[in-house]
Amino acid sequence: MTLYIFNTMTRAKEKFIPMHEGRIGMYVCGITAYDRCHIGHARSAVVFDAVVRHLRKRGYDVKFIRNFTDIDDKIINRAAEEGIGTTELAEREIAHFHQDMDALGVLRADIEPKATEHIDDIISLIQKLMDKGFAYEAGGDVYFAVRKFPSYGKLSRRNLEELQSGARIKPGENKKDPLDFALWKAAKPGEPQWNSPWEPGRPGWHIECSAMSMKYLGETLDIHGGGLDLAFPHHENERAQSEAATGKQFVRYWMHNGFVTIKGEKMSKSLGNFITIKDILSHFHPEALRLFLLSKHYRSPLDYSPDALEESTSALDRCYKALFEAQQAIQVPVKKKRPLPDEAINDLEIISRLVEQVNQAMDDDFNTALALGHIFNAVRALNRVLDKAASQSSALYKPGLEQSISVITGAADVLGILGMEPAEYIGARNMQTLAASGLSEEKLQELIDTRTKARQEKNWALADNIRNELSAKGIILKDTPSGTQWSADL
RNA sequence: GGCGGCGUAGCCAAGUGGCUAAGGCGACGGUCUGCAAAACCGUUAUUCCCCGGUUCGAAUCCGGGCGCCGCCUCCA
Repeated sequence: MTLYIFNTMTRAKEKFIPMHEGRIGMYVCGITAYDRCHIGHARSAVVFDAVVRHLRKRGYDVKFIRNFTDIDDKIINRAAEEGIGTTELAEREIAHFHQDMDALGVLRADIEPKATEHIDDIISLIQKLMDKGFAYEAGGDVYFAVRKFPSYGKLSRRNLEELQSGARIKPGENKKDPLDFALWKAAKPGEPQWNSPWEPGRPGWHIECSAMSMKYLGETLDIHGGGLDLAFPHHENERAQSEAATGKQFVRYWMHNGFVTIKGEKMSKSLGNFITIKDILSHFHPEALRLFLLSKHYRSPLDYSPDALEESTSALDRCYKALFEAQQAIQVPVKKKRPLPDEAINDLEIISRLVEQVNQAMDDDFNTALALGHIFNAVRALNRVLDKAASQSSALYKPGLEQSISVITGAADVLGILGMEPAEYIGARNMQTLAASGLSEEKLQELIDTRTKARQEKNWALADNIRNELSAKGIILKDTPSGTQWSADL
């Protein structure tokens, strides 16, 4: 087993070798807690959730850290707009984040540090940079001297001259070189502040990630992840600070996920084209959103549209229906021990290979799209077995079906899908549809009974009429040997 | 302007030198059914934006076009 990870630093897929055998320290940049999360945040969270799940399945002991930035300009401004405290705002949005992520099945990080709870660690890291001559105080602020760190720009492939031409010193900044960035910002009147060896103030954005990641994971992290937009300047700056302070390699593997776009354009507040996780989950199942987010390779851009979510929903429905049918088939009492046909044996074998296929796909730089393809293939094979079992029932199907259900759900777990009881999933979708149709369960059953009677009398016109009316409300009738069943239009 | 990415079927998408170019959604035909639905089977890219080149062999490598997108400022 060899795991390959595309490393942004080298722009190549590299064999993954952690610093300490069997153990992985992983840090992913979390959110700045000032507003609801949108689907772009969901992508980053779900992608790295799948990464963690896979690494753990591969037997690694993963220590996973995801931080919260709970003090910065955006938080200060928003809190002022709302007339509340920065802590109150940050706590509220952190709670929203947890709501959204729990709904999405994103596992909690092992540690979720907040910047404001690590001021001491941040200050001592800044002090270290001062002592080593990489940082200087100016007008109460403390800045990192970019030109003192020779390999600055290596991660994002930028050279200082290019950066120099675009950079400028904004009014109110006291830095000596436009390239320098703030490690500590002196507080303006009325702003939240902490005491420091310099002026009372607050940490810059970049230093908090350096301080918190190294506090919990040591001076060298195995994996550091985040959205592609964080590569510059955030991660470039983190790297400069951390390596300047320790003299050691900060990160072994840098991972960056691509953006979510809408109609081909990056989602952003200024374009007003963002959509929140909460909004999406009010229309679509959380696992459908996960399936969508993992249907394309994590480094590519992913275009959001409601239609795309509908497609993911259809695919997810098909998987759950197959699992549900398999469970039902196991329940049906069969005494005959007729030998299984070769086709069924073949299909059961195809399914049994799924775990290894998914593992291999994930080993290759977390190819979730390929892993999904394998899962869909297994589901189709399961349906084939079910077809055979229906026409040539045999008690010998049971172990194979039980095994198949557990293989498929086990394999899908790395993607965080198919984790519900199939009956529960389908039941929830049915209830949702029933509620939307405006019919009560009793009324629906009445209509079905009327139709059954009409069918017995071969009154096809009436029967079809009832079916069509229900169909218009999203309720689909299915006539089976054991009676008529209804379900949502899955 | 600098740096980087992408262009594979109706739509989404995997595949980065060599078996019949995965898979999903959709569409069409078949099996099943009173007719349907679901499920299954089959069909849906002799070809991977275009033009050259390298190679015994290219969607995959190289050069040149065309088109789209991102970063260079806060941003997952």
